[in-house]
Amino acid sequence: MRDVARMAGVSAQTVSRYFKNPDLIGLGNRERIAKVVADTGYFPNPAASTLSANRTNLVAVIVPTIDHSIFSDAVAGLAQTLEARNHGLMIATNGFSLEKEEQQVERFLAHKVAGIVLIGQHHSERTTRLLRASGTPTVELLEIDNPPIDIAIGLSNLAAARDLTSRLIALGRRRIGFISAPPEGNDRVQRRLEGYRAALESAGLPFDPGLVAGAEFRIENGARVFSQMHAERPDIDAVISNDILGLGVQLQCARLGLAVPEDVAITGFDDLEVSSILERKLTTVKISGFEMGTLAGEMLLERQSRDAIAPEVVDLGYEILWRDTTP
Amino acid sequence: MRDVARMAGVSAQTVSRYFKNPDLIGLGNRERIAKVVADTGYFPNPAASTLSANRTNLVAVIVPTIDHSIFSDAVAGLAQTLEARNHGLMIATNGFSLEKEEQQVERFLAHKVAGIVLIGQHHSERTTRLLRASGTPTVELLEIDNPPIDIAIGLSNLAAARDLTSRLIALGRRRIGFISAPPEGNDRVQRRLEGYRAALESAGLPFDPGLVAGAEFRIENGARVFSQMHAERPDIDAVISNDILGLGVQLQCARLGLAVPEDVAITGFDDLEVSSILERKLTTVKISGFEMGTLAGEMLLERQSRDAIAPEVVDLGYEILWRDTTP
DNA sequence: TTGTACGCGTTATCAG
DNA sequence: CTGATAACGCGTACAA
Repeated sequence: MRDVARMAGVSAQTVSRYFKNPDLIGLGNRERIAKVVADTGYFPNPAASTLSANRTNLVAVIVPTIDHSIFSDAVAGLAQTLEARNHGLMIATNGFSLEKEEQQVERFLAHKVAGIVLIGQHHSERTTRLLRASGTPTVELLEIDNPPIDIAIGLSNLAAARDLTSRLIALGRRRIGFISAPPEGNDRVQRRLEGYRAALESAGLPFDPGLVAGAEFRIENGARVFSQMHAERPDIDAVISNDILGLGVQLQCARLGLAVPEDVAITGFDDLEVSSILERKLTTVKISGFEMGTLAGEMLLERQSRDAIAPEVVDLGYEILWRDTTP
Repeated sequence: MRDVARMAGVSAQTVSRYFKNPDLIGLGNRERIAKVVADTGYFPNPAASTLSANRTNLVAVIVPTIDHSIFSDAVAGLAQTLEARNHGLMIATNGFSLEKEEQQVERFLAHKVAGIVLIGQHHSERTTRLLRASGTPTVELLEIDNPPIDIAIGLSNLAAARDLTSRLIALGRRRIGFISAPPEGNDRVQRRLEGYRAALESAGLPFDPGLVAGAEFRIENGARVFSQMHAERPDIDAVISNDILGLGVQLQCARLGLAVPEDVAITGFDDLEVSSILERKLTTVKISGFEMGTLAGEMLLERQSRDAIAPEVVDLGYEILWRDTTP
């Protein structure tokens, strides 16, 4: 930078201003600097800038894994927004471990990131404390039922699942299964399970643990788990699931000769494109990871620093798409 | 760091060594420093470290988009490997634009990243030059036919497509369509198209542009594009595609009353789980983004600096899974 | 095994 | 609108 300054006949400080706030310097100097920069290919050193200014234009996102499309959609929305605003994105995966999440948050805070995006609202106590103390703008994505660390964007998974379950009950279903991702380290699933139980209770129906199962996000797992569940609870007449596992349930029903939705109703979650590939399209709860990610980016950058700013919650809601796997 | 040093009764340099190379300092000091670090929650400032040492433990990856599972798989493999080795990951998306890629490479080089992963081997001349000049370890993923900038990991898309096309010809198909992602900014598709043409030529079959089409990665696009193609070329008897578009083709065949594979054979690419969801499972070319990403991370970190190290090419190959949509 | 001196490339601050 | 000066927090090189 010093060299560029010398060549342009100005001080280093003016070159610095040229990059940070070009409008603040005289037109003549601006053009002179622009020429030298173009000639030399000079680019400011971000590390020096960070060290001196104590901030970066990097945002961090921590997801359980990026091979679930709901997460990669969110990251895609985030990346797009940040790039448009000249910010970079760092990413880390924690495999649903709160402990790893804590370490990653610590690392990112050390990097002086401009913002952090987490999935869900279940974090270690220390994670929450570090984030609060740092004042770093923070978004919790995909669940909003708890008081946020800073900003929460998403939906009430509890409300969505309760709503869905109640409607299945209203449609006459009495033995409703719940097949989802494993609830460990996944508060979205835990909230949905609570909503499911709440709806059963409201209707005076018993909660049967034999009708609840968790499995990794693969179509075949949905088939396998349902197969087992159906063997032990042949009277099962509905399954609440997600789009991937739900597809497996649907395939398994076909293999078992069960009519969908007459014998077994099935509902998914996410509204992935594959949920409408089979002849009978899956009824599902539609949410948009991309939209959440986009909004997260916007709110993060808008919130320069959190001093004395009140927490915010954005409920993006959900929509139940009634299609062919429910009566 | 100075404070920690004072509290532990050592010099700052010893604290620095404690973090970089703990084995180099005495056991007594090590324990004393560990205690102070635990008490204070001290964490070294990465910006200062980068500024001083002129390197980081950050790797950058630039993908066209992360909502294709082949890319998110690769990123997942990369992230996992890097995390295990205590490195961070920065990510950027370029939407198949070489110009954006160039800017992103420039930004990442300024950040002194320890390595860069790009998709494909088609880059702007300046991108290549910057990368070569910087000496930053670089991986080009998913295509290996060209001389690499540094390291190339993946497969020969040309060979895979030529192989596949030849076999369809051997199976008696003569009017073979090619439906893929748009070739603009996508050298993998361009190479596959070349392989397809080469196979036709070898067999003495004419190349018909009316049998070639590109569309975005959505199931319904596959259906739409095939529908059009079939209307204009009713004698089409096979389609080479990818798993997502291929599923659409398959669905559209059902709607049009065409028998698969008797009337129309279909092949995909990628081996996604959804490709085997329909009654007739898609014949497909299996490749593993996750494996490529993992290997990229390993090779990148192994290659400390590129001074005078020869370029490397790793051919991970491909496997054709002959299933139900080919005779 | 440990310590000292110096510089890495910027920005904040204040003066002009 | 512009410039001088002093940090920012660490690692390198060398010495002990």
